[in-house]
Amino acid sequence: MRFHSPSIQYFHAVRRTGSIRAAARVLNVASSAVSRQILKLEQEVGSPLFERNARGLTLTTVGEMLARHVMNVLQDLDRFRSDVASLSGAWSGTVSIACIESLTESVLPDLIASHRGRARRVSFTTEVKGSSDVLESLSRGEADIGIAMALRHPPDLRQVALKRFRLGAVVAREHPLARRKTVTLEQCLAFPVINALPELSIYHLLQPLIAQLSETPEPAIQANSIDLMRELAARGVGVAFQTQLGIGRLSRDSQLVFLPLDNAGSPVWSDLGIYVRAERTLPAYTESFLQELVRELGERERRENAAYPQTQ
Amino acid sequence: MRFHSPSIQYFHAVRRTGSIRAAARVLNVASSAVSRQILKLEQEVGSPLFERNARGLTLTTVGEMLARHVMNVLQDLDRFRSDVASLSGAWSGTVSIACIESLTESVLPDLIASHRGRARRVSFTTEVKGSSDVLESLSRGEADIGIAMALRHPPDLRQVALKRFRLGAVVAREHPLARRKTVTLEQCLAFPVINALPELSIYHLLQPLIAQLSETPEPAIQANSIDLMRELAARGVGVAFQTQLGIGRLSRDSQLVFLPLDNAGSPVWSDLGIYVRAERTLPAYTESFLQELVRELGERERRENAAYPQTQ
DNA sequence: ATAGCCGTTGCCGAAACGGCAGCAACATGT
DNA sequence: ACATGTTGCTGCCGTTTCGGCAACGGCTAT
Repeated sequence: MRFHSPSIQYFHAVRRTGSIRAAARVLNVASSAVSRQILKLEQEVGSPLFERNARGLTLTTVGEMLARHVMNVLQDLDRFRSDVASLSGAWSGTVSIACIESLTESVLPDLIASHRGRARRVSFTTEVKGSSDVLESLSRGEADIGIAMALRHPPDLRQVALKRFRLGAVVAREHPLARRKTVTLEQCLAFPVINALPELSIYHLLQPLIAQLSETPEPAIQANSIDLMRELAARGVGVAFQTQLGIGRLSRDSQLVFLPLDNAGSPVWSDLGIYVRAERTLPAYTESFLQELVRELGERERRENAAYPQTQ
Repeated sequence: MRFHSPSIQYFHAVRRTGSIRAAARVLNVASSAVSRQILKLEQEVGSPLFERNARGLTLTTVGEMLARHVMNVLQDLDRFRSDVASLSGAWSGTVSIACIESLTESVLPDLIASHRGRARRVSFTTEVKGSSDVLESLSRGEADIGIAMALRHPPDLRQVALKRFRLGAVVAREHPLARRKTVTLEQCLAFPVINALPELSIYHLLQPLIAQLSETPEPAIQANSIDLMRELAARGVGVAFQTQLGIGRLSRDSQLVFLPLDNAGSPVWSDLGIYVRAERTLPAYTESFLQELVRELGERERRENAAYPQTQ
């Protein structure tokens, strides 16, 4: 089932590894073979594809164009393979997901477990990273489905869905704020606060609002792990901020309380986007999981908005 | 610049020609070479790609899947080529258009002439056919852009735009109806009528409406050429029906009059769709022309609706 | 039956591919 | 400054693959 020129495969490997010898190791061939294929490719295109640095290869502009084409070819080949396989009833393949941390607590594990219950032959690879890294992984073809904060996305990605969740304060049930239904930022800042570091998107959501306030918040804890922040909040250390997506279980055990944030009377939204490479048709098994993901996030969005109704 | 396996190219040629020997003639190679590549391909996929009939080859289900993949690959290769070429300033390529007859009178020639005035190196191939044939040409990868009546389109096509134009009666300026502003179907059927044959979409637009009427229309002329129907109307032979798109010039010379059709108080719409293959990114020069086409049709739709305002 | 077209198959020369070993260029560590 | 490791590249050569030629059997139309 390998009916594409070695040049294509070799080029792809070199692009990923950034080195001819490394690519040769991955491909189980001699480095000279790889080198020659790249040279031949450059001759046929009529322009160098890589810049030869002392410590490896970097794509030129033309190289990036070819990389895009090769990625389209190989990803579509995957889809073709899965189409043929599904014809003989075998639904197998790997779904590769890149997502931000908010999903790891309940959404993703629930979905994957449920999906694997029905389709045993489909395996998963998930990688948790920052929003911009998620998008980059998708662009580089290292992931099939990406879930990230809905910022501006590059044109080679397609936003499959956009779901908004309320940002809220998370406190232990013994916290003085815990009895309220909603809180304002000012009310939270009267207490010790667990701040997100700039690598987390929560930081970029809250910072502008905090900057608008006259008060300077009292010294607080800063962290770059949503998990850690949640656990700190559960121990009564302070007030953390995140969407309700991440506190499903702890909230059930009644250790944590989620209080939707009110900013001048209107909610603070955290927009979650689901992304896919635009120039690509997904394999059937990936498309199937994607649909479930969109449906599930839509369901959570609906439930949450029903639980905390508001204007706007 | 041919860095894809010969298998791919050969398979594509065989699919298009429907025969190995014919493909070999097109490819300027021996038929044995083509035969062997196909056999190798089938062995690698693990399933026959063609059914060997006495008079040539037909795709199997798996073969159609591979054809889809190969088409994606080759079309994306075209795009890559044009991307590289545009990097060195040379904007050249061929835009292949399949469209229905309504466009040939003014829209398409105007657009192509104007576009070539600005981009000399871009050439055009246009093929006029029925709506369903237009869509099929697109699906088979024989055209880049398709313009057809907006019926249900297959899922492998993407509807880039949908423009609606009023269907109207076309009569010579000496015709008794020519002084009216609008006409009803009943009023038209009182005169000799130039009917469209079922191969034209106008037939399918008008037939249901005519069937609703109690009167049986008087014997009339039937034709399958919009051009012919228009010329007949200009000679006072009868009342023809079409959108205003097709009578730009004659209307300017004041030989023909366009009378928007009223059916029980509401207009009769003719929906025009612009289509491209969904699993494809167009080359820059094709995309550019597509944008102009959409803009121009939108402009005509707007102008027409301004000239003949109505409710709904 | 005959002629014509179809796809397939041996056979063989030509072209492409890959492995091995060695080269110069550069970075790193002592 | 020197040694070491890594990088990409290049002859050389055996292996694999590819393509052209001719021939074969199967089929259709005349």
